[in-house]
Amino acid sequence: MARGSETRSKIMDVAQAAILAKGFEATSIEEIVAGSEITRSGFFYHFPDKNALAHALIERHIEVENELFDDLFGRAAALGEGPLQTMLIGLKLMAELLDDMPNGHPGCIVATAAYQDRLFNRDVRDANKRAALGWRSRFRGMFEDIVATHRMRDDVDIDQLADMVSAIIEGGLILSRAVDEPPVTAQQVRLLQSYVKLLFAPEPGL
Amino acid sequence: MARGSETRSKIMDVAQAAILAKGFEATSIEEIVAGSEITRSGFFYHFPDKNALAHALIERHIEVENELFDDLFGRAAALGEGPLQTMLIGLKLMAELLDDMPNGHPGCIVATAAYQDRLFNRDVRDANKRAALGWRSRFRGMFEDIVATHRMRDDVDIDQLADMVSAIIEGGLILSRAVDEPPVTAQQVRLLQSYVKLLFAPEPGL
DNA sequence: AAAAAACCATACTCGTGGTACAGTGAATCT
DNA sequence: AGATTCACTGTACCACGAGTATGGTTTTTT
Repeated sequence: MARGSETRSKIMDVAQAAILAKGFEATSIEEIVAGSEITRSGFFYHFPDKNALAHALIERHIEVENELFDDLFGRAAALGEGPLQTMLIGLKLMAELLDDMPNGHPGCIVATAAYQDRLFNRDVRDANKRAALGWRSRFRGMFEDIVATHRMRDDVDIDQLADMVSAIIEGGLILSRAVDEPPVTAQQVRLLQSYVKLLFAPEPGL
Repeated sequence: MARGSETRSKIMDVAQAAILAKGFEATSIEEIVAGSEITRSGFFYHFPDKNALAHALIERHIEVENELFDDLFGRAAALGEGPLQTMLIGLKLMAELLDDMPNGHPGCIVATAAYQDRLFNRDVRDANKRAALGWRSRFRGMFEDIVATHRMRDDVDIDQLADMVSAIIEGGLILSRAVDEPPVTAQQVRLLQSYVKLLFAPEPGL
């Protein structure tokens, strides 16, 4: 990695950790600078303002999370047969992954941005929107495969079902933070898995 | 209402509207003051600092929401017979209530606080926690009544199921804001209703 | 009438975001 | 080898918002 992008990503690492722990506004540039071993001037060389930093973080977050989901559901597809099995195993793996973070999931930058609308400029909000729509399209694709081969026990919209994955994760993270119980997020994902199972599984007894 | 508490609640009204629209940090005291027809000094007379304002807002929010839920599920209990019917109708009413807010639900202050941990002091975080635990106990009570009379088609934890109501609402609000589609929250609540139905309803065909 | 409550006015400190700009060492290009 | 660009450092400065201090004024209450 070239010298420039090395410090740039170091700034982003430090900033991300701080922001997820304390929130965007509560994290000062001074603090980021101190943890990144650069100067204020150095920070503003890489990012014209704090908004640009937020934008870069969200953009990177989308990529990382996409790779993570690709890997996770790739493994799930290899383990089970058929789209329903893939979905159920994928959600199970996701829950396990959330379990393996004893201090709770680091949290989602997208959610931070969602509740601070006017604090961020259009670029950031657009990136945020793209992230959410990306997840919708990913999970919709998976649910489409499921409905093609399985009968739904209740007539629900596929887009909405796809959104439910994101909603459960985001809501779980918030609740987990609010009550200070890290396992909550994984539990919620398992409940979603239960719903998908009941909605599509052929045998009512299982 | 006495003169003092009148202006106090006016400050809170103005602040709440602004905070839900733009976020806590993005809302300046100057702005609140201007909208409340008082001076800066007047503000600091009622609230020692911004944190105290946040605390008061959350405290009030808990009360209002509790009354709203009381009313909503009270009506639901009157409409249907049995705890399951009450829950299903209650969730339906909740979805309709969210539908009736064309510009999207004002949003939840609790969520704002959850992602800004260090920005708020212990009082605010504790109040936030109490709110979430309050919802859990409310819905757990309802689900306990259901499991007492209905068989569960999947073995899930009642506490977690109770949490799911909050998680779906909070997650729905975030998603709704992220993609800028107000109906999303209500849709998610309807999906939760579908889950509860599948989980407890005796006839698989309905 | 006295006292307390509910304010107003002014002035100041401090932290933070952001700008401006001059300078420097290392790497890269020609 | 010399010029240029990249990736910074250092200093100085401005604006704005939170919060403090303090003294004065009006309104209510007792």
